[in-house]
Amino acid sequence: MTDSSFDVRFDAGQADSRWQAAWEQARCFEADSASTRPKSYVLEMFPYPSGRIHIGHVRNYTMGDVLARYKKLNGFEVLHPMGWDAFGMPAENAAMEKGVHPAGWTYDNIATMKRQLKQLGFALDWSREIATCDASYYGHEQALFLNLYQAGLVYRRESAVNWDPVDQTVLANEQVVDGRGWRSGALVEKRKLNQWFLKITHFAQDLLDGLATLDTWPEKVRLMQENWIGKSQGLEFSFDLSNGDTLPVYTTRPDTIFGASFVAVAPDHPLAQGVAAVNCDAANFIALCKKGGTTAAELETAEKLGFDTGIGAKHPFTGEYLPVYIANFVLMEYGTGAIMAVPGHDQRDFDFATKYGLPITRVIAASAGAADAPLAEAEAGDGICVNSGFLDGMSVADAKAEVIRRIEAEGRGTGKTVWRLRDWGISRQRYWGTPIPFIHCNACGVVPVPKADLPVALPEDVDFSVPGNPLDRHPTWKHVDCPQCGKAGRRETDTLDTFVNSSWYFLRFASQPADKPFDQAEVAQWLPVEQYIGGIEHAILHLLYARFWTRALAHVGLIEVKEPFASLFTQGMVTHETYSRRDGPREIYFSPPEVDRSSGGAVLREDGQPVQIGKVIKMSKSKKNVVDPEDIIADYGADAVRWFMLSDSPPERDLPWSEAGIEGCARFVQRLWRLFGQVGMGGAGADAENDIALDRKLHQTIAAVASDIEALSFNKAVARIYELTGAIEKASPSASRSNAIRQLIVLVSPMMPHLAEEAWSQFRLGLVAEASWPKVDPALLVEDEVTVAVQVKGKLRDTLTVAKGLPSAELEALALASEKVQRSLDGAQVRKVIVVPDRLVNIVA
RNA sequence: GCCCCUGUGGCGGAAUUGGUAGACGCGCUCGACUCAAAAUCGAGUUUCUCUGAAGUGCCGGUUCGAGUCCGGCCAGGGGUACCA
Repeated sequence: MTDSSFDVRFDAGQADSRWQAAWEQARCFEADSASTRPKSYVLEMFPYPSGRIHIGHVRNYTMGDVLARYKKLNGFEVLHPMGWDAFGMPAENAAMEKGVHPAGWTYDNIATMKRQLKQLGFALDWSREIATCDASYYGHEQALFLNLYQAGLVYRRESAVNWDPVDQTVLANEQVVDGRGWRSGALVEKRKLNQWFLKITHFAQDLLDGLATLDTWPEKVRLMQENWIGKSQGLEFSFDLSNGDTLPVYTTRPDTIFGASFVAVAPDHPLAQGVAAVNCDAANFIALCKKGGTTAAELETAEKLGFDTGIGAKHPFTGEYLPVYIANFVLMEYGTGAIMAVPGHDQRDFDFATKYGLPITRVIAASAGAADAPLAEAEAGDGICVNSGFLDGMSVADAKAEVIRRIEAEGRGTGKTVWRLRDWGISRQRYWGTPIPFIHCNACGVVPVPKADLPVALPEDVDFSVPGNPLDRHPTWKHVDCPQCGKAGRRETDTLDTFVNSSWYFLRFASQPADKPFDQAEVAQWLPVEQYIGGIEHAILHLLYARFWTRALAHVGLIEVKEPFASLFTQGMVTHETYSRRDGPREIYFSPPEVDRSSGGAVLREDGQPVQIGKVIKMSKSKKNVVDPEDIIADYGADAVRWFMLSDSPPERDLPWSEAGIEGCARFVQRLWRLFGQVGMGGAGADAENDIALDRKLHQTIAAVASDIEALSFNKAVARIYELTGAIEKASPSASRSNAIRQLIVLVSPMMPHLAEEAWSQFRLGLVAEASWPKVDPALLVEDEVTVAVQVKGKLRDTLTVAKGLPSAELEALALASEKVQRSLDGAQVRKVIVVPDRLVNIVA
């Protein structure tokens, strides 16, 4: 391009790659830790390398990119890195299905996705790229894990997994479909294995308290985490049993104790095990409870089943004996694994009592008079105590305190805090993950691998032709000598949950020495992440684990920060309908390009036969309802795709993908291009005039776009830019107009960086990526006239254009003088006039 | 089951946080330009029984005034600890 001749059309095909090369050559997105400029760490959740990027990635990274570029324009030293959450199940599935090695499959995917991300022109610091499946990453993770072990935050215990009895393998929850293994079709059962755990519960209170400091996190995420942590104040007390033993139970509703009609223990409770040892019906019942998977949803929605042990539990106040059941809906992990059941005020207990014909008593009512109101379902709400002896008439809160006081006075139990949060089970019986760095020795027990021997690397020669853990089957890998006694031992063959990988990657981005996980001082410079952006689906697990891991590292003295993400933004998901066919027990999914939707229905292109159109849900690899952005970039250019991602839908809300709209964005790119070519029109001569209205519009837009970007309200920023563009186009040539065009180039540069560079290059001022955000003149932000609404009885009848700041009395007089108002009043008596200065007048008649 | 969120024209959405509902964009309709098409430009576009009235998922409430606040529903989505 020459100085004066803009081509008629912007050619994204050649401009995109040219500017991408220019940025790379200038290394302008490589973060300099030594810089004296204020630092800004902008991070988007790193992707799983599933094969190709999808629109959800494009949306996520475009948002972060706009913010990162905007921050740079505002003088910040920006860290905006990218990497790969590269361990996980899909690589092993690919190995089983296609016979490819997980490593090869993963690194191929990374190469493809990196190439695709580069096509979008993201301002990323690729010099800090990480792949978690690389031993140079997971070796450091093993070292961190050993630090936590030494601090007592790691332990082993038994825990249940989904067991496929045919394939003889552990299944992920996702691999259990309708209670059956997805490959074998066998009914899944629970099986206990010895597994590794992290003591996240040690930080339960701190994780809860920390939420209060995260005031720029979405309220909904804080609420979800708070509920997940689930602190509850309640009472732990013991029942005396008819067999002479005592049974500790935990309840959050001691106020309802007079409504208890039975006691229930978990199937794996010692009492249940004891009964089963002498009663084969009980043993059979417990075996029955082993059927089915381990998910909370499955446990909660399963039919409530119980087994009457014949044991009685003596009510501490009434002295009455309540039957003790073994029940499938009681969880050993929560409280004491035993409950007092109050059917009137807990729905699970209600369902159970109804099924087994147990009494259902109301003990909480709206008023004393409603003590005998029938219960159609459990009522969990507030009220006062009824049918409850000495508690009658008390509020729920008072009754809780009173019961706790009496039980404590009698020495039967204590008020106690329990948490819903459970320790983090991190063992996976899989190959493609971080090996847990321990060695089992018959003499020494479980021995940590010495740090000098890290990383414990995965063996490359593994066999995926049969189900199960290839590490465990490997002929030599696990056979090593004990580091303590030197005798033959064997390696731990479990690998770490992939959520561990994503619990500290943001630290490694900030600092990546070869000999240790990170440098403490360098981490302190960049952390916390100023703005973290990712999908709402990570609201609980990933974000809670990362918060925990950061605390744990602070606990062992490796870092100073406690909260890794100062500000969080959860983008909505990109959604699309699904296409599938049923094949026996499993659903076969098809991707949108495989399906022809032109006829209104949906047929598979391959065979012309119909496929089922499913719900509009989040795009996911497993459902194949994904769209490939690369084709769209090829057709319309990166800037049109980026613009489309930012337009219309508010970023926190779901974005239903449709091809309609992208063409409009491509047209807008060309419209801007034509406008940018007019920068020299009318602005140079001595007779050039100012256009105060356009100046105002420009400065209002600069201010609004800045605050919209800072609030991540990109759709609003986009609308502002459309308005300014329209206003400039309509304006006559003037110095103001030329200036506005020039500033507009900078305004759109975070969103459409290639187009902006191409247009900016006519000024020979270097890269627009390294320019400055325009300054706002506050005097130009204020309008001198306002439009005021005039209502009669709350209904709009007229509008008035008046000077800003007009006194209320004058505004009222003007409104009453309005012909439309008088017609609408029709002679009625004016009773009241409400005046909101500069906004509205409401006349009440 | 439980926790959380969302619901506004044909479509995506905006609404100064209780003050003119539908900004801006897409789509569509009509017009200009053109031999023609594309592109571009201009006008229009919530609905109806249309001098008016109704209208922000449904039912009710608070208020001079409710998309916004409160109560109760309905529908869709996310999470539910081994999908990431």
